[in-house]
Amino acid sequence: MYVKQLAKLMGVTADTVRHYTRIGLLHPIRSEENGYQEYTKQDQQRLKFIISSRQLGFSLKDIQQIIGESEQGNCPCPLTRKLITKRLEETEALFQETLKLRNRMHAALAQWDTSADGANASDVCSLIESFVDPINDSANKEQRNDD
Amino acid sequence: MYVKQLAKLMGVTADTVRHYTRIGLLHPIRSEENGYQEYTKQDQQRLKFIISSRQLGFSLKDIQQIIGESEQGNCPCPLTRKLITKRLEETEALFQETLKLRNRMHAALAQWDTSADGANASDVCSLIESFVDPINDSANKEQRNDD
DNA sequence: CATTGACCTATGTGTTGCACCTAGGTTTAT
DNA sequence: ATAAACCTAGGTGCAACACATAGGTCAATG
Repeated sequence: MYVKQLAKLMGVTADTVRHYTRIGLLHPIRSEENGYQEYTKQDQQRLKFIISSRQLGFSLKDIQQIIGESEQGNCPCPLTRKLITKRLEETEALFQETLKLRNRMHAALAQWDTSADGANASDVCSLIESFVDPINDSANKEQRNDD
Repeated sequence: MYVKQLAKLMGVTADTVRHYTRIGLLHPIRSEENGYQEYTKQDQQRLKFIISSRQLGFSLKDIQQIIGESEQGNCPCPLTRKLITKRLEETEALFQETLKLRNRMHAALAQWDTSADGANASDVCSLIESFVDPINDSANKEQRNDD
Protein backbone atom coordinates (compact mmCIF):
# COMPACT_ATOMS: atom_id res chain seq x y z
CA MET A 1 0.00 0.00 0.00
CA TYR A 2 1.37 3.41 -0.94
CA VAL A 3 1.20 6.56 1.09
CA LYS A 4 -1.93 8.09 -0.34
CA GLN A 5 -3.91 4.92 -0.12
CA LEU A 6 -3.06 4.46 3.54
CA ALA A 7 -3.80 8.10 4.25
CA LYS A 8 -7.21 7.92 2.61
CA LEU A 9 -8.05 4.69 4.40
CA MET A 10 -7.26 6.20 7.77
CA GLY A 11 -8.73 9.61 7.16
CA VAL A 12 -5.55 11.69 7.25
CA THR A 13 -3.51 13.43 4.58
CA ALA A 14 -0.57 11.91 2.76
CA ASP A 15 1.59 14.65 4.24
CA THR A 16 0.65 13.52 7.71
CA VAL A 17 1.65 9.95 6.93
CA ARG A 18 4.93 11.20 5.46
CA HIS A 19 5.48 13.32 8.53
CA TYR A 20 5.01 10.38 10.87
CA THR A 21 7.32 8.36 8.68
CA ARG A 22 9.97 11.07 8.74
CA ILE A 23 10.04 11.19 12.51
CA GLY A 24 10.23 7.42 12.75
CA LEU A 25 6.73 6.55 13.91
CA LEU A 26 6.01 4.47 10.82
CA HIS A 27 8.39 2.07 9.12
CA PRO A 28 7.34 1.37 5.56
CA ILE A 29 9.41 -0.91 3.40
CA ARG A 30 11.14 0.55 0.41
CA SER A 31 10.16 -1.11 -2.84
CA GLU A 32 13.22 -2.17 -4.79
CA GLU A 33 11.47 -1.70 -8.09
CA ASN A 34 10.48 1.92 -7.94
CA GLY A 35 11.73 3.22 -4.61
CA TYR A 36 8.23 3.82 -3.28
CA GLN A 37 7.36 3.36 0.37
CA GLU A 38 5.25 0.27 1.00
CA TYR A 39 3.03 0.48 4.06
CA THR A 40 1.99 -2.82 5.64
CA LYS A 41 -0.90 -3.75 7.91
CA GLN A 42 1.45 -3.18 10.83
CA ASP A 43 1.89 0.40 9.74
CA GLN A 44 -1.86 0.67 9.42
CA GLN A 45 -2.32 -0.53 13.01
CA ARG A 46 0.40 1.76 14.16
CA LEU A 47 -1.18 4.71 12.42
CA LYS A 48 -4.49 3.88 14.04
CA PHE A 49 -2.73 3.90 17.39
CA ILE A 50 -1.17 7.28 16.66
CA ILE A 51 -4.51 8.77 15.68
CA SER A 52 -6.16 7.43 18.83
CA SER A 53 -3.35 8.79 20.95
CA ARG A 54 -3.58 12.22 19.34
CA GLN A 55 -7.32 12.23 20.06
CA LEU A 56 -6.43 11.78 23.71
CA GLY A 57 -4.09 14.74 23.68
CA PHE A 58 -0.73 13.01 23.53
CA SER A 59 2.01 14.81 21.66
CA LEU A 60 3.99 13.05 18.96
CA LYS A 61 6.93 12.88 21.35
CA ASP A 62 4.74 11.25 23.95
CA ILE A 63 3.73 8.69 21.37
CA GLN A 64 7.35 8.07 20.47
CA GLN A 65 8.14 7.44 24.11
CA ILE A 66 5.18 5.14 24.62
CA ILE A 67 6.05 3.13 21.55
CA GLY A 68 9.67 3.07 22.67
CA GLU A 69 8.73 1.54 26.00
CA SER A 70 6.57 -1.00 24.31
CA GLU A 71 9.30 -1.96 21.87
CA GLN A 72 11.78 -2.41 24.67
CA GLY A 73 9.46 -5.02 26.09
CA ASN A 74 8.24 -2.88 28.95
CA CYS A 75 4.61 -2.22 29.70
CA PRO A 76 4.00 1.36 28.56
CA CYS A 77 0.85 1.82 30.63
CA PRO A 78 2.47 3.49 33.65
CA LEU A 79 4.14 5.96 31.33
CA THR A 80 0.85 6.49 29.53
CA ARG A 81 -0.90 7.27 32.80
CA LYS A 82 1.85 9.64 33.82
CA LEU A 83 1.87 11.47 30.52
CA ILE A 84 -1.86 11.93 30.26
CA THR A 85 -1.86 13.48 33.71
CA LYS A 86 0.56 16.13 32.53
CA ARG A 87 -1.34 16.71 29.32
CA LEU A 88 -4.61 16.96 31.16
CA GLU A 89 -3.19 19.67 33.38
CA GLU A 90 -2.07 21.56 30.30
CA THR A 91 -5.40 21.10 28.62
CA GLU A 92 -7.19 22.25 31.72
CA ALA A 93 -5.03 25.38 31.77
CA LEU A 94 -5.61 26.01 28.08
CA PHE A 95 -9.31 25.49 28.59
CA GLN A 96 -9.45 28.06 31.36
CA GLU A 97 -7.39 30.55 29.39
CA THR A 98 -9.51 30.09 26.31
CA LEU A 99 -12.65 30.48 28.36
CA LYS A 100 -11.39 33.73 29.84
CA LEU A 101 -10.30 35.01 26.45
CA ARG A 102 -13.68 34.17 24.99
CA ASN A 103 -15.39 36.05 27.80
CA ARG A 104 -13.16 39.07 27.33
CA MET A 105 -13.89 39.07 23.62
CA HIS A 106 -17.62 38.85 24.18
CA ALA A 107 -17.39 41.66 26.71
CA ALA A 108 -15.44 43.78 24.24
CA LEU A 109 -17.98 43.20 21.48
CA ALA A 110 -20.78 44.10 23.86
CA GLN A 111 -19.04 47.32 24.92
CA TRP A 112 -18.16 48.22 21.37
CA ASP A 113 -21.70 47.66 20.24
CA THR A 114 -22.75 50.79 22.01
CA SER A 115 -19.65 52.90 21.47
CA ALA A 116 -18.79 54.85 18.38
CA ASP A 117 -15.60 54.69 16.37
CA GLY A 118 -14.14 57.65 18.18
CA ALA A 119 -10.78 58.93 17.06
CA ASN A 120 -8.42 60.26 19.67
CA ALA A 121 -5.15 61.58 18.39
CA SER A 122 -3.15 60.05 21.19
CA ASP A 123 -4.70 56.61 20.74
CA VAL A 124 -4.04 53.97 18.17
CA CYS A 125 -7.54 52.58 18.44
CA SER A 126 -9.96 54.03 20.93
CA LEU A 127 -12.03 50.86 21.05
CA ILE A 128 -9.17 48.77 22.30
CA GLU A 129 -7.68 51.47 24.43
CA SER A 130 -10.89 52.26 26.25
CA PHE A 131 -11.93 48.67 26.77
CA VAL A 132 -12.39 47.76 30.40
CA ASP A 133 -12.37 44.11 31.27
CA PRO A 134 -15.38 43.76 33.60
CA ILE A 135 -13.73 40.82 35.34
CA ASN A 136 -10.33 42.29 36.02
CA ASP A 137 -11.58 45.82 36.50
CA SER A 138 -10.20 47.14 39.77
CA ALA A 139 -13.64 48.42 40.77
CA ASN A 140 -14.72 44.82 41.03
CA LYS A 141 -11.54 43.54 42.52
CA GLU A 142 -12.10 44.65 46.11
CA GLN A 143 -15.18 42.48 46.14
CA ARG A 144 -13.24 39.47 45.02
CA ASN A 145 -10.39 40.08 47.42
CA ASP A 146 -7.75 38.08 45.62
CA ASP A 147 -4.69 40.26 45.35
CA MET B 1 14.88 53.69 28.98
CA TYR B 2 16.58 50.46 27.96
CA VAL B 3 14.93 47.22 26.99
CA LYS B 4 14.93 45.45 30.31
CA GLN B 5 13.63 48.44 32.20
CA LEU B 6 10.69 48.85 29.83
CA ALA B 7 9.99 45.14 29.93
CA LYS B 8 9.94 45.05 33.70
CA LEU B 9 7.77 48.13 33.89
CA MET B 10 5.19 46.61 31.56
CA GLY B 11 5.34 43.09 32.91
CA VAL B 12 6.77 41.31 29.89
CA THR B 13 10.18 39.84 29.13
CA ALA B 14 13.00 41.69 27.43
CA ASP B 15 12.82 39.10 24.66
CA THR B 16 9.22 40.03 24.02
CA VAL B 17 10.12 43.70 23.73
CA ARG B 18 12.96 42.83 21.37
CA HIS B 19 10.61 40.66 19.36
CA TYR B 20 8.10 43.47 18.93
CA THR B 21 10.96 45.76 18.00
CA ARG B 22 12.24 43.30 15.43
CA ILE B 23 8.92 43.09 13.67
CA GLY B 24 8.54 46.82 13.65
CA LEU B 25 5.89 47.36 16.31
CA LEU B 26 8.19 49.45 18.46
CA HIS B 27 10.61 52.11 17.26
CA PRO B 28 13.27 52.81 19.86
CA ILE B 29 15.96 55.38 19.14
CA ARG B 30 19.48 54.17 18.85
CA SER B 31 21.83 55.86 21.30
CA GLU B 32 24.85 57.27 19.55
CA GLU B 33 27.05 56.74 22.56
CA ASN B 34 26.76 53.07 23.15
CA GLY B 35 24.45 51.76 20.44
CA TYR B 36 21.75 50.79 22.91
CA GLN B 37 18.06 51.02 22.06
CA GLU B 38 16.35 53.87 23.85
CA TYR B 39 12.62 53.37 24.42
CA THR B 40 10.54 56.50 24.87
CA LYS B 41 7.19 57.10 26.49
CA GLN B 42 5.65 56.65 23.07
CA ASP B 43 7.07 53.16 22.92
CA GLN B 44 5.70 52.55 26.37
CA GLN B 45 2.22 53.60 25.27
CA ARG B 46 2.55 51.54 22.17
CA LEU B 47 3.60 48.50 24.16
CA LYS B 48 0.65 48.97 26.45
CA PHE B 49 -1.59 49.01 23.39
CA ILE B 50 -0.02 45.81 22.10
CA ILE B 51 -0.50 44.06 25.43
CA SER B 52 -4.14 45.16 25.58
CA SER B 53 -4.71 43.97 22.05
CA ARG B 54 -3.12 40.59 22.73
CA GLN B 55 -5.40 40.23 25.75
CA LEU B 56 -8.32 40.64 23.40
CA GLY B 57 -7.08 37.89 21.13
CA PHE B 58 -5.57 39.92 18.31
CA SER B 59 -2.56 38.46 16.56
CA LEU B 60 0.59 40.48 16.09
CA LYS B 61 -0.28 40.81 12.41
CA ASP B 62 -3.69 42.14 13.33
CA ILE B 63 -2.01 44.69 15.53
CA GLN B 64 0.35 45.68 12.73
CA GLN B 65 -2.62 46.23 10.47
CA ILE B 66 -4.53 48.24 13.05
CA ILE B 67 -1.54 50.44 13.75
CA GLY B 68 -0.96 50.77 10.02
CA GLU B 69 -4.48 52.09 9.49
CA SER B 70 -4.08 54.50 12.34
CA GLU B 71 -0.76 55.77 11.04
CA GLN B 72 -2.23 56.33 7.62
CA GLY B 73 -4.71 58.67 9.26
CA ASN B 74 -7.66 56.32 8.91
CA CYS B 75 -9.86 55.32 11.80
CA PRO B 76 -8.86 51.75 12.59
CA CYS B 77 -12.06 50.93 14.48
CA PRO B 78 -13.94 49.31 11.59
CA LEU B 79 -10.94 47.08 10.98
CA THR B 80 -10.74 46.31 14.67
CA ARG B 81 -14.38 45.26 14.73
CA LYS B 82 -13.92 43.10 11.68
CA LEU B 83 -10.81 41.41 13.00
CA ILE B 84 -12.20 40.63 16.43
CA THR B 85 -15.16 38.94 14.83
CA LYS B 86 -12.85 36.56 13.02
CA ARG B 87 -10.75 35.95 16.11
CA LEU B 88 -13.82 35.32 18.19
CA GLU B 89 -14.97 32.64 15.80
CA GLU B 90 -11.58 30.99 16.02
CA THR B 91 -11.55 31.25 19.79
CA GLU B 92 -15.01 29.78 19.95
CA ALA B 93 -13.86 26.85 17.83
CA LEU B 94 -10.74 26.37 19.92
CA PHE B 95 -12.84 26.50 23.04
CA GLN B 96 -15.17 23.79 21.79
CA GLU B 97 -12.29 21.59 20.69
CA THR B 98 -10.49 22.04 23.96
CA LEU B 99 -13.64 21.26 25.87
CA LYS B 100 -14.13 18.05 23.92
CA LEU B 101 -10.52 17.07 24.37
CA ARG B 102 -10.73 17.70 28.09
CA ASN B 103 -13.83 15.54 28.30
CA ARG B 104 -12.17 12.74 26.38
CA MET B 105 -9.17 12.91 28.67
CA HIS B 106 -11.32 12.81 31.78
CA ALA B 107 -13.24 9.89 30.35
CA ALA B 108 -9.99 8.07 29.61
CA LEU B 109 -8.67 8.63 33.12
CA ALA B 110 -11.94 7.38 34.56
CA GLN B 111 -11.86 4.26 32.40
CA TRP B 112 -8.22 3.63 33.15
CA ASP B 113 -8.79 4.01 36.85
CA THR B 114 -10.56 0.69 36.90
CA SER B 115 -8.54 -1.13 34.27
CA ALA B 116 -5.23 -2.84 34.82
CA ASP B 117 -2.06 -2.28 32.85
CA GLY B 118 -2.78 -5.24 30.64
CA ALA B 119 -0.18 -6.19 28.06
CA ASN B 120 -1.36 -7.48 24.75
CA ALA B 121 1.35 -8.52 22.36
CA SER B 122 -0.42 -7.03 19.37
CA ASP B 123 -1.02 -3.70 21.06
CA VAL B 124 1.33 -0.86 21.73
CA CYS B 125 -0.57 0.26 24.80
CA SER B 126 -3.73 -1.54 25.80
CA LEU B 127 -5.03 1.47 27.70
CA ILE B 128 -5.08 3.68 24.67
CA GLU B 129 -6.10 0.97 22.29
CA SER B 130 -9.05 -0.17 24.34
CA PHE B 131 -10.30 3.30 25.17
CA VAL B 132 -13.83 3.94 24.04
CA ASP B 133 -14.93 7.52 23.78
CA PRO B 134 -18.34 7.51 25.48
CA ILE B 135 -19.43 10.50 23.44
CA ASN B 136 -18.48 9.34 20.00
CA ASP B 137 -19.19 5.70 20.64
CA SER B 138 -21.72 4.63 18.03
CA ALA B 139 -23.72 2.71 20.64
CA ASN B 140 -24.51 5.98 22.39
CA LYS B 141 -24.97 8.14 19.36
CA GLU B 142 -28.58 7.27 18.61
CA GLN B 143 -29.57 7.98 22.21
CA ARG B 144 -27.97 11.37 22.49
CA ASN B 145 -29.21 12.55 19.16
CA ASP B 146 -26.81 15.44 18.62
CA ASP B 147 -24.08 17.72 20.03
C1' DC C 1 43.14 49.09 37.48
C1' DA C 2 41.67 44.87 36.27
C1' DT C 3 37.99 42.04 36.98
C1' DT C 4 33.29 40.81 37.85
C1' DG C 5 28.51 40.95 37.06
C1' DA C 6 24.76 42.85 34.97
C1' DC C 7 23.37 44.92 31.30
C1' DC C 8 23.25 45.64 26.10
C1' DT C 9 23.65 44.32 20.72
C1' DA C 10 22.36 41.41 16.31
C1' DT C 11 21.40 37.25 14.52
C1' DG C 12 20.16 32.51 14.50
C1' DT C 13 17.84 28.44 16.14
C1' DG C 14 14.16 25.67 18.63
C1' DT C 15 9.38 24.88 19.71
C1' DT C 16 4.59 21.91 17.47
C1' DG C 17 2.39 19.38 13.80
C1' DC C 18 1.82 19.41 10.06
C1' DA C 19 0.92 22.01 5.00
C1' DC C 20 2.99 23.41 1.07
C1' DC C 21 6.67 23.87 -2.40
C1' DT C 22 10.63 22.35 -5.35
C1' DA C 23 12.42 19.52 -8.53
C1' DG C 24 12.48 15.60 -9.93
C1' DG C 25 11.20 10.11 -11.11
C1' DT C 26 7.27 6.38 -12.05
C1' DT C 27 3.13 4.48 -13.52
C1' DT C 28 -1.12 4.24 -15.97
C1' DA C 29 -4.29 5.50 -19.33
C1' DT C 30 -5.47 7.65 -23.55
C1' DA D 1 3.81 10.04 -26.95
C1' DT D 2 2.04 12.48 -23.67
C1' DA D 3 -0.69 13.83 -19.95
C1' DA D 4 -2.55 12.82 -15.40
C1' DA D 5 -1.80 11.16 -11.22
C1' DC D 6 1.03 9.17 -8.37
C1' DC D 7 5.65 8.81 -5.88
C1' DT D 8 10.46 10.58 -3.73
C1' DA D 9 13.64 13.63 -0.51
C1' DG D 10 14.39 17.65 1.33
C1' DG D 11 13.38 22.37 2.47
C1' DT D 12 10.41 26.22 4.01
C1' DG D 13 6.49 28.44 6.46
C1' DC D 14 3.48 29.12 10.31
C1' DA D 15 2.93 31.97 15.75
C1' DA D 16 4.95 34.15 19.28
C1' DC D 17 8.17 34.14 21.46
C1' DA D 18 12.37 31.60 24.46
C1' DC D 19 16.87 30.57 24.35
C1' DA D 20 21.66 30.46 22.67
C1' DT D 21 25.88 32.60 20.53
C1' DA D 22 29.38 35.76 20.45
C1' DG D 23 30.37 39.76 21.38
C1' DG D 24 30.38 45.08 23.32
C1' DT D 25 29.30 48.44 27.54
C1' DC D 26 29.14 50.05 32.10
C1' DA D 27 29.34 50.57 37.20
C1' DA D 28 31.28 48.94 41.28
C1' DT D 29 34.55 46.30 43.72
C1' DG D 30 39.06 44.37 45.65
